[in-house]
Amino acid sequence: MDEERYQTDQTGSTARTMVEAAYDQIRRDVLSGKLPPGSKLRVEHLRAEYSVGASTLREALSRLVGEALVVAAGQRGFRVAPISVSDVTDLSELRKLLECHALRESIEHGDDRWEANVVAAFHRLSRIEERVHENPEELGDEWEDRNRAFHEALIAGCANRWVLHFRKILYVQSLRYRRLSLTNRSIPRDVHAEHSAIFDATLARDADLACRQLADHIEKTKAVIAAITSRVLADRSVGASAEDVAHAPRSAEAQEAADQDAAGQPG
Amino acid sequence: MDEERYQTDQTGSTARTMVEAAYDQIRRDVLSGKLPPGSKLRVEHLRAEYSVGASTLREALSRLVGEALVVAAGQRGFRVAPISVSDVTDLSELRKLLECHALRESIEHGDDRWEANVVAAFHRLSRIEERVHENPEELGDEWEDRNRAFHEALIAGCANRWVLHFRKILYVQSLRYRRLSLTNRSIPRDVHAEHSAIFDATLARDADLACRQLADHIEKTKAVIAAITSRVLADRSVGASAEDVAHAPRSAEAQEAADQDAAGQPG
DNA sequence: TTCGTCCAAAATCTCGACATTTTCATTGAC
DNA sequence: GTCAATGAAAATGTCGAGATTTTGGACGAA
Repeated sequence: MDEERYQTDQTGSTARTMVEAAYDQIRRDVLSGKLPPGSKLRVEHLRAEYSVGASTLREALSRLVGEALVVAAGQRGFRVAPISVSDVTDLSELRKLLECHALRESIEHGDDRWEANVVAAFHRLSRIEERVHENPEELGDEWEDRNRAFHEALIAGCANRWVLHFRKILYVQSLRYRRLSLTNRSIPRDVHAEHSAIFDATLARDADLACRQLADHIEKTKAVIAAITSRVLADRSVGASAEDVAHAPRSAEAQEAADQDAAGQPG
Repeated sequence: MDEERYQTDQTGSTARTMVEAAYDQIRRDVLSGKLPPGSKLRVEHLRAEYSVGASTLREALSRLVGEALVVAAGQRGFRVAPISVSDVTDLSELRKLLECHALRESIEHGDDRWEANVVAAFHRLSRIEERVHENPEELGDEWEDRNRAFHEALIAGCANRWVLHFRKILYVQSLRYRRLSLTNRSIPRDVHAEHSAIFDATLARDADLACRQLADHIEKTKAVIAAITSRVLADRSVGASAEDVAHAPRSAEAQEAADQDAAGQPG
């Protein structure tokens, strides 16, 4: 069989169907910010962009609804999930709860193989965090990947599939916020220290300390992405070109109100 | 506008599009067990059943994937999410974590309106739990509804949308397991006492005790649905008619192995 | 028997056209 | 000036036909 039949993109994701290919590509474009939060996803327009039929595109979008990266409104089409500061707060709080739970499980039940993978992932991450200051643009994506791998390795000892599933969704949501600002794609300087603290406590099998460090790490990430989000929303409310944005707040004070119900999450 | 344009079902759910109507109906059929766990969802066949086109049906199924009630496999179509004992365990454990977290938030931050709603919901539930012994068949659905309302009222004081969203998914999953066995649709006799204990501790604003009672309640529910699940899987492995079931275990010992990876959840 | 190949039937996946609904700028009335 | 009605343009939602892939059994060789 032709392995890369539907590979219209640059990455090595092997999509078996057109739906999956479109799903992958749209997902990437949402995460990269190419499709901005709140923007309308016109099927007729995107059809050409992703070279698929209308039904296929709709199916791909429907699957993204399940990850809360896209929202579907009654007879009013699809939109990229909006962003809000309150969403960042909710997201991060639950991330703490789930990741700490998973980390505790891992520390208590993880075997040698789990521990070895944590060591390896931390080493790979440390290596790039040493060099990432030199040219953040080039190493940014690689750091992103190794950071994800490290966090996944930490909790891989947790056997609860539901915890891992929901945690992943939250991680991706958080990732989207982090990538919102192109200027902030560089990594803040204290991240390596935070990772080290988590790593040390984990290897020492000190669950309480490890969870405290991990929670602290997530809390600091939250502060960064909340600031980014706040600034992006403020910029958007003054700057024009809000043509596509859903109910874009017109003034700085209206933004606070919009913040209340702009979360892309509720059922 | 015609409010009930797409209402092909008996309930009052007002679906705005054919996709939503099909989504609602299939969801109900999965939860009721009319579409059994693991069974294949052939688009051509279901098209007639739900009176929609192929693309529409696929879109509805895609949305159910997001709730993990349906799983989509590469080029191999859709299936109802399979069941397993380990899934029950994972499900219930996370339910404890999320519901207790939400309950604690509610107790600490809930206002008078929240408290009043809890009282009202508990009252409505108590009333039907007094009479449900008489004829469980008739009052079963009503009890189900009031039970859901009570549990939702308890945690309504939690402002975190992500917590509520994931909690709801888990609740529905749990509901499906509970409805698996038609014989077990009657409510065990100690449920009202459990609800009372949760209620009393909640109104007393004793978060620790309330969470203990709630966790205990979920744990006991878990025991019941785990037993049901185990029996259903055993019956299925002996009894034939496993025509549609995915990789149906042939023997009692093979079931244990199948239990390992039959969870409908992983990414 | 057991395994691999081959082929027809069945199912999945994909597409573009069409019907329905929403959007929004224009017009007119108060 | 504000508001409601109008209607054309644009977008959404729906469908079944057809291309592609999987499935399952027949056939034959080791």
